[in-house]
Amino acid sequence: MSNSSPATIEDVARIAEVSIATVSRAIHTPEKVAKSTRLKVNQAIAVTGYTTNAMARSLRLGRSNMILVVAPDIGDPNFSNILVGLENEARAHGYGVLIGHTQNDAQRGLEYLKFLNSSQAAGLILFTGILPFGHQAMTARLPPSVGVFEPVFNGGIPYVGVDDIEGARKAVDLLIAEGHRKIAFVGDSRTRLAYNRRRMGYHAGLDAAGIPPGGRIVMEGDGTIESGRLALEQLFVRDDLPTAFMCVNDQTALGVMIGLKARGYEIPRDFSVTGFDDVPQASFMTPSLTTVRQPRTAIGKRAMALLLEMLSDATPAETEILLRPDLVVRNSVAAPARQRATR
Amino acid sequence: MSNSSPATIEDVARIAEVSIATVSRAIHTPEKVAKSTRLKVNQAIAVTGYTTNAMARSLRLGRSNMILVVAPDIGDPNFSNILVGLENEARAHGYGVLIGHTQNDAQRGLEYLKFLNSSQAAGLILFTGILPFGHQAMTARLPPSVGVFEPVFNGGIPYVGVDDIEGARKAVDLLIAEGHRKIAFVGDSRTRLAYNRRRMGYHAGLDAAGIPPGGRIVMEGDGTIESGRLALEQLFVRDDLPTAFMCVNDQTALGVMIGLKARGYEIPRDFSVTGFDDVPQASFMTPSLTTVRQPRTAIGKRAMALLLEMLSDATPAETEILLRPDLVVRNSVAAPARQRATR
DNA sequence: CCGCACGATGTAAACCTTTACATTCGGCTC
DNA sequence: GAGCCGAATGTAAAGGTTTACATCGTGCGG
Repeated sequence: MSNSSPATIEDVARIAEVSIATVSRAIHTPEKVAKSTRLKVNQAIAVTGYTTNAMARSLRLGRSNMILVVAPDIGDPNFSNILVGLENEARAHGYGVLIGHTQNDAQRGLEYLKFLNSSQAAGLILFTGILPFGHQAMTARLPPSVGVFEPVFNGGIPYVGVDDIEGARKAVDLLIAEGHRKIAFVGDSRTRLAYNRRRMGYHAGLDAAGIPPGGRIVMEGDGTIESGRLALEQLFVRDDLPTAFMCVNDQTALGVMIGLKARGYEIPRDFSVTGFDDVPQASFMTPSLTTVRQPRTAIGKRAMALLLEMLSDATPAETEILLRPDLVVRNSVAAPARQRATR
Repeated sequence: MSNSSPATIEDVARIAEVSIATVSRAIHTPEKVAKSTRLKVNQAIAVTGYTTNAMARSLRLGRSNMILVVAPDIGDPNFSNILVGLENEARAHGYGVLIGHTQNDAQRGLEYLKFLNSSQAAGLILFTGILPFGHQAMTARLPPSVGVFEPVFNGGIPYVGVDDIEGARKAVDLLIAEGHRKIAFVGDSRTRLAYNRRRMGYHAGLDAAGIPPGGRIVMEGDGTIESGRLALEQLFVRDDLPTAFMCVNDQTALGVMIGLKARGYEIPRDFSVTGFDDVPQASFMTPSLTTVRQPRTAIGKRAMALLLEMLSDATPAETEILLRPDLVVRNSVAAPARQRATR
């Protein structure tokens, strides 16, 4: 019954006593084959346990029904929920999802490009702001692609993200409403566009509140826990400290909170902190983190929907889709203390 | 130069003025082609930007050079480091890695099985204790496979994990050495073998210290934060509380700590807590968590090495590989308080 | 100088599909 | 009853490789 090698369409044809063409038609365009024949074929399929060889099919068709998702860091807490959105949407349209992990390694990116070149995937979802593949020439024949979070540098690739400016604005507005006037922004970055946008939201909020540019504190950072802690250390050599830290993401906020606690301060009594992303851990930090939620599942769903649309039309309807982020108020923000405890 | 469709071996052959067979040989068995010819071919390859169509190749060969990694939950903090180990080892041997995400959904597992059946992957790494695919018949023609963390139920599949018993033993021994006598184990589970083993280590440690079975407290749990919190709540209706919580994993420990803090207790002054896994967040919890480290990268490396060995020999040398876990001492354990603060 | 062996290369089949085109056959129109 | 049409099915090519086998030519031994 179950041979060592899987059943082919020919095995099915032999058992059903029809030609292989008929079997293929019975599977893909059942309305073109007589009902009685269809029945015979289906029985033969059941008997043999036949599943079509996707590789041969894709080779013939020149396209597959797999979507490749390339991410630099699978461990990113932002990743998994997006992935769920991507997968569900893909499945609903008969596509499967495979994940490629580049670890920010160009060589590895190139491997996935080969994979794509072999038309083993019909489309590409990119989690990285830059094309992971160096070769410009090869880039030319990329399949339909969609970026997530950030626009893909240098390719005419549409993307789905969140309105970072609006999200940051919501965070800073909350801090201002609580009475903060001296607010530091932690995590400025030249390379990551999303971070840049969040900084823009920060400035916009302060402008709207009439807080002069002079007193603003912007610290660099790459979004890691360590960068948050480091930024904090540098701030503490200043003479005038902020009363609140608006962090570019939750990891940075965690770093800041760890540093603050290490110095013996209590949050939010002594300092307020906000994050961005609402990663799963945010609600389990102490204190739980007030942050801006990315609608991750929705982003994934939208990105995949866009890609599938491109796969059928080849005309990307939109080139940029920004979803609305929401503020999640927890316990890391309070009104500023009257007087600051000195170090 | 860069046509819309990728260059084929025929294009290369035409430019190099040789046959396609020679091109193929120049690539895969260079020693069989004259040096001068090899040169011409290489130049032609460079000109055309040719990369072999992996799909056609695999179709012909009946095997691919991709390894499929199937995990129920990509978001599991244990996953990403393992993956790095897997990937690095695979790359070193010319294999690529693709990740399949089942979300514990049998249907999805079946899709990946089809993928395997089309010999789109040469081997399989399974992160789940049960075969994700229902059909027994299909299971018969699984490619060489290796499990990670837990033995795969019901298949003769070798696996690589950690010595859970020894790891748990190290944790409980530490607690005993600190003077604890009343130690609760949180996270017993019938379905997860690894958890069972950790409970066995717990008992072994108490036995060795001569602590009678009567006083042991074993709470059920599925390893989630919520299950830890829940177990704690149930414990607090008892009259004699433990002085330490030995948790089946770090998530559970986090849940316990959150619950303890919510009740106004301080860790480790009032209660000690240990975890298992040493997930990245463990060092950032407050207090930082004393836990048992899984050598994740090593596990991944070992699992892939075993799989590659099977791919060449087809005889799995070992059927079970257990690595040694280490205790990581941080700040969540201290000697038990003389007298417990009442609620 | 003939024959042989061997190294280098070419030819063609095979892997498993899909699908354009060809064929067959029954039923309908006139 | 002849011709035609359309439905159902079959035949065969194509997609890009790899490789067994065939071919070619060169160098060497006798």
